[in-house]
Amino acid sequence: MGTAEITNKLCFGTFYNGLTDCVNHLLCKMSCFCAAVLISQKPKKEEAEHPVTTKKKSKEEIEAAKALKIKKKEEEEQQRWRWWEEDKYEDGVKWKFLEHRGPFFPPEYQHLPDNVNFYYNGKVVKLGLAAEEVALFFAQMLDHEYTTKDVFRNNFFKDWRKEMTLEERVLISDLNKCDFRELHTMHKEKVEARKAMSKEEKLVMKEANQKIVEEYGFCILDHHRERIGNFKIEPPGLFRGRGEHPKQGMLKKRIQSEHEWLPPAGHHWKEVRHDNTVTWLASWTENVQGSCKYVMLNPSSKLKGEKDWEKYEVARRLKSCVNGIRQQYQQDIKSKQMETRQRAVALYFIDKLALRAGNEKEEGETADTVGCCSLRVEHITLHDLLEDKECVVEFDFLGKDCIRYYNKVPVTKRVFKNLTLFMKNKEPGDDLFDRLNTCLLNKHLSSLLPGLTAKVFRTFNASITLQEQLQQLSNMTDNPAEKLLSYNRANRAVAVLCNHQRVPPKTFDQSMAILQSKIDGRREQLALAKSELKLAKKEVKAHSSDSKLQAVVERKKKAVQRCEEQLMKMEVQATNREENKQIALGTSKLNYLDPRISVAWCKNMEVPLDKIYNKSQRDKFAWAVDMTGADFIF
DNA sequence: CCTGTTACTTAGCATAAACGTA
DNA sequence: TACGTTTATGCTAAGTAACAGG
Repeated sequence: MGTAEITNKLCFGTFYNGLTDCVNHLLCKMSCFCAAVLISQKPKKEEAEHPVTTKKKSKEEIEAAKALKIKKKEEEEQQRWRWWEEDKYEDGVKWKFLEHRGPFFPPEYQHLPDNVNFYYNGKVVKLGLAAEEVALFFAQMLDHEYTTKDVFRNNFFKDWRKEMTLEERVLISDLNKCDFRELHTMHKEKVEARKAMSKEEKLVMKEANQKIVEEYGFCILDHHRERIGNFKIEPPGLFRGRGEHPKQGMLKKRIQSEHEWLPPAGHHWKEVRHDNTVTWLASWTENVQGSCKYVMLNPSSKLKGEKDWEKYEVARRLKSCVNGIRQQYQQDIKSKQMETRQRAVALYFIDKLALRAGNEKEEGETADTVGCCSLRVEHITLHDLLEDKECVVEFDFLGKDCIRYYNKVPVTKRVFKNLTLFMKNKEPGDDLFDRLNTCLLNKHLSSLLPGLTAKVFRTFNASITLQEQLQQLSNMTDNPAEKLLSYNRANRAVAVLCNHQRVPPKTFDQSMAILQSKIDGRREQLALAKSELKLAKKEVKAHSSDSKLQAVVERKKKAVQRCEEQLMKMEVQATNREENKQIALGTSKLNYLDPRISVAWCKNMEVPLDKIYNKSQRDKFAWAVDMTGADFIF
């Protein structure tokens, strides 16, 4: 113990990676160190163990609870690490001191109960642990459409057979003869049972989870306690990529642990690394795509926040020189160099339409999706004239996550002519920009402005759109509900620009109908209240200046007003929800919109910040909340 | 250059938790 | 208080982009 700069990187790999003496040595240090972390957390655990009183709360108690909440909030605020007020480290250094408990591993698989059976060809087959676990993965998914897809089934079956014993493999040769129904039923029952748990049981579960979070969910980074984002190792399961993924159904293997004797969790690390130029705490290699996965900090952390802040600063730098850049690419479209022309047209799209860069991908390894630089001839159609507009480009392609991008865009004559040229003598499957890739494009961009890459345009255009839309749509004289509607509409304009879509919730129509009927009910109520008010007024006139009747009128007036407000609120809500049907606002809010624009807007419009940002969003954007005044301009 | 690797951000969906209402 | 709906969170896939090394 006491050795200063120890634990930092724990890379754990497959079981077969050998341990060197050196790593072993480091590991010992590690475990001592973890013990220390555990001890330091003990007092908090005791606090959590207070018995829960179920008696009814009196008014005083409710008041006290409220006060406690406020106090807690203040305390939290005081404890917050205001890293944005500190000096930055020298280039590349991400931290000077880091301690953590290592990642949390999922529980080992337990055999099925004896009465739950897998059948092959109508006969009970008792599977070994490995094959049974994978069978259960499939059984759990039986309700999903993709267990009917050939690619999914074939990939699954191939990988499943690899997990079988020789005997099992000889016997089980046809997936269609497999009957997983009992496993599926058991799984469904388990889910139901979990739902039906009593309050007390749920509380016990919750506390157990909190204990894990307390133990594994935090690290100490440069003397501050920071939340870790994904401290849990991904459990094994069947890979389901998005869209028509060629690897769907493949087995995502358990990240291997071994050597039971090794404290604390019985895992050994492939390597323990001390590298303060990176931000991850642990990493492993995933077997389906062969890619690396990382344990990293929560968005509220310094490491993430600082990067985020910097991202928006680069975007603001682009704002100050974007006119020049635009002029230049308009010029470049006329260049004699084909490469330059392609680059200019691609940049025109990226800037105008907020397209993603479009890196090349290995064919057959992932679903077929594209971005700007990887567009193919088949993804666009040129129209000299379409719906009264000249020079229209019709885009139709699958982008990230297989989300369809469909757009009809009028472009300049010059761009249109160039596109015609780029498509000449090409097959539909050929690259539109055959002389261009993201590397080339980004090299050019960084020569225009240090730090400038293709994705900066998306950030810049998203943020500037929000700012302009807020300016246009919102009025100080609006009521709070209208102000929020304006904010959401501005946010929506960005989401549309960035093509952030979602499938409408299954219950959308139903919940819309419910809201509508509530609105209708409230309308009737309002009409009633109004006529009652009229009546009351008449009464007053008849028996002039009776103070009692006067009070009745006042009361009725208030009732009408209240009713109007509520109706208005619901109507706004309905509009907002309808407009949001297929659009996801979260992604742009979290990743593309400079939070300072929203903070400043809230201040100017006198809208409480928590109407715009929930708790975790406020935590993520704490730097912006703290430093932004009403005068901020992106 | 090209190709593979590494590190990091961005993405939508499923599920859990919170909330409002009968 | 229970229930159904709405909102927040967790999960992990899928991108971007820099870099190393041939």
